Amino acid sequence: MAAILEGASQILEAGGLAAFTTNAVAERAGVSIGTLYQYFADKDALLRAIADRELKVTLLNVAKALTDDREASAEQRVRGVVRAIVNAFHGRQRARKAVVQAVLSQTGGAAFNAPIAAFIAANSLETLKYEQTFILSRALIGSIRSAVLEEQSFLKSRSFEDELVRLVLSYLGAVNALPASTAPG
Amino acid sequence: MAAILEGASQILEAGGLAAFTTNAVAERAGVSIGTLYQYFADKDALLRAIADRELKVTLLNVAKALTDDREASAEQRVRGVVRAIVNAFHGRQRARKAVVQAVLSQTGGAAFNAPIAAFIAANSLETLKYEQTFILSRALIGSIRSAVLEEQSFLKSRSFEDELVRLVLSYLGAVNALPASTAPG
Amino acid sequence: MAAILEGASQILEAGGLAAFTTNAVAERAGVSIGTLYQYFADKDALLRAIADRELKVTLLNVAKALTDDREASAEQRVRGVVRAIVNAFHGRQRARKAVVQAVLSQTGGAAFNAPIAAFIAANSLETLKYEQTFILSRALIGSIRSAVLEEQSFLKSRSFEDELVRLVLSYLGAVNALPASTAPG
Amino acid sequence: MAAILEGASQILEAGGLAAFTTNAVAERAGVSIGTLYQYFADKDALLRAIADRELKVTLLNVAKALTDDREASAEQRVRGVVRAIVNAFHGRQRARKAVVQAVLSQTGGAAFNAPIAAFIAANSLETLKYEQTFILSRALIGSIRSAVLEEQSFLKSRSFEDELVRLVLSYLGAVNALPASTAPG
DNA sequence: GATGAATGAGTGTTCATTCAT
DNA sequence: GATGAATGAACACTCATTCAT
Repeated sequence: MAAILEGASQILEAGGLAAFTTNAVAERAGVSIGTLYQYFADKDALLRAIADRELKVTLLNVAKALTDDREASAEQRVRGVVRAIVNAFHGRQRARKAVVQAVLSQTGGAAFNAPIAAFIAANSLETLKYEQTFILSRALIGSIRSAVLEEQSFLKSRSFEDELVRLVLSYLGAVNALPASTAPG
Repeated sequence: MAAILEGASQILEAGGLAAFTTNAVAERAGVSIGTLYQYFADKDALLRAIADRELKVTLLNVAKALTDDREASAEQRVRGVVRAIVNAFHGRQRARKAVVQAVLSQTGGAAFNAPIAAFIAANSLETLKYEQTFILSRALIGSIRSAVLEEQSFLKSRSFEDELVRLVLSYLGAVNALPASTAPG
Repeated sequence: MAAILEGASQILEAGGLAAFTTNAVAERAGVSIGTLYQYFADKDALLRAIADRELKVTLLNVAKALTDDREASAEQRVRGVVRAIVNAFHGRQRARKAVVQAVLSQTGGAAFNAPIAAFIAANSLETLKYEQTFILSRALIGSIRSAVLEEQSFLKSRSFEDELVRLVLSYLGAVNALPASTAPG
Repeated sequence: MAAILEGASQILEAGGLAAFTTNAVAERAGVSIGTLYQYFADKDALLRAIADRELKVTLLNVAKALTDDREASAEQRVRGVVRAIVNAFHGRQRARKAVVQAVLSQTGGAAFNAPIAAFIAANSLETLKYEQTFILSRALIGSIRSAVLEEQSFLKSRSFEDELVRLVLSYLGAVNALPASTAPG
């Protein structure tokens, strides 16, 4: 099963979604197509498994960023979260791109975004409204995701990280200063 | 040609990307498959045509929001931009979703995001660094796009709009207060 | 009509049988597809017209070779025939190849071979049996045709011509020496 | 795989090249279209496989004719070669015709002629120039091929065979008497 | 549990031909 | 006579999935 997931990731990384056929994955993984279907109900399940695996790792890293250093400043902790998300997928950017596209096609992406949003909400210093958590998480993830999908070279640069941190902190600051619906009035 | 585009949009709205076959579109449009291929080189070209059409309309509306009322406050103008993007695709949300997914698959989304980012950059009050324009546009579009893809009911609500405006304004304010790389530190 | 035939020949020369579509021919000829169909019943008719045109020219040249110089030796006359056939199609070898392939597909080639065989029979010095005329003409034409289809560089060389002449003369000599069925016994 | 080849041959024999569609072949062979594609990369590969199979058999028979009887006369051996080629394709003349046409279209026929030419060259009593081997093989094969394509009734007659033998022997005799380029002078 | 040959519904696309203008 | 937009039958080919061994 691990071999299948690994094969799938390799295929994805090498040839993108177009090359991602169940037969190709099975061959790369060194198992028969029948065996693949013994572990994964269908092609989508395989894709979901890859996504889940990566999501879990990322979530773990996000959690670590939020809890690791109890004395860290808010900015330090936001920076940790940003870094965890940016570095997801261990640098397999093409595989990441493919998985993102596929998951977006299947579920609309909620499966991918919601856990991170929930995480942020649960660990946030302030109490945020639902829309606020939504926007905060999607703005952050969306920016990073765009950089991945568009294959931007600055994805892992310090200045990109800085701006992402600024985005989060400024929004949190604004929400704090003028809570919720009264906000832009 | 208009009939084909309209048929394509209807198919997309009714059955999503899965139902979007060239034969289905032709039938829905009331033309033969041959006629469809006289106007569109291939399936992707058809999809791109839909995307282009909507993008043009949206860009036009964004432009209007930025130039219409010369005496409007910054907040008023940002609100206009937000509204233009939220209301793109005339409410055909499923078609919008499908088109977004398809364009994301083909081009990585740059074709969709870049024009809006360029627009924002060109019409921004302040001078922004490249990464800043990138993040500002992708954070905004990404949040809206997520709401579309996840079929969030609050997409067109006032409070969602308020928060999006807040996101943009607070980031612009922060950039202004502490320009570029010195920023979060 | 001449324009259409010329356009057709150009298409054939440039892209072979694969590029030879009625629409492509019409466009190259500078007429509408409708006009093309006013002159040629269908695609095959167009192809046949090209073949006929070239066949007529070739036959004319063969005739000239046989009648031109009343005092020429048998070898001289055979050489003239060989040359006329080798030089058919005015050097448009790709068009020739395509036409040969197409005619072969349609009629089995009889339309192409029979007239030349008849010519040879009618103008032969000796009286040949049907099979003998058949073999003499097909051996000659077949050898040249193979050189065309296989795009042999020696097609127009002197030594190839020499050997073709030898082939014809030696066969005629053998037939003369030992007529018909008693032959190889 | 044997079933597919057999089905393909039957389709070819029954309806010629026009009826030769991959779906028709699969159906006739009693397998699914998917299975067909598991064994043959594409339509052309299937055609090539048929051609190869027949070519191999024919070559084997030619070889036998040349080596079988060490004491046979030159004429006896030539007759054996002629007979092997005439009888190729086990009497499925329409299939043979279709295959010839198809192979001619694809490769220009070299794939079909060259092996036989090579065989003749390698087993010839005399040493022949390249053009001479070319002409000898193409004249022979071309005559037979024409008889096949034009569906001549005398294809398998004794008198046709006699004349083919005569063609080969007289040419070989002429080459022997006056080698190469000096020949027809 | 593993295999992999077999399946077949489904897709995008081509191009000869027609006919109303 | 000329036009060219429209037609649609036909085709090659893919790939997720099954199931007998």
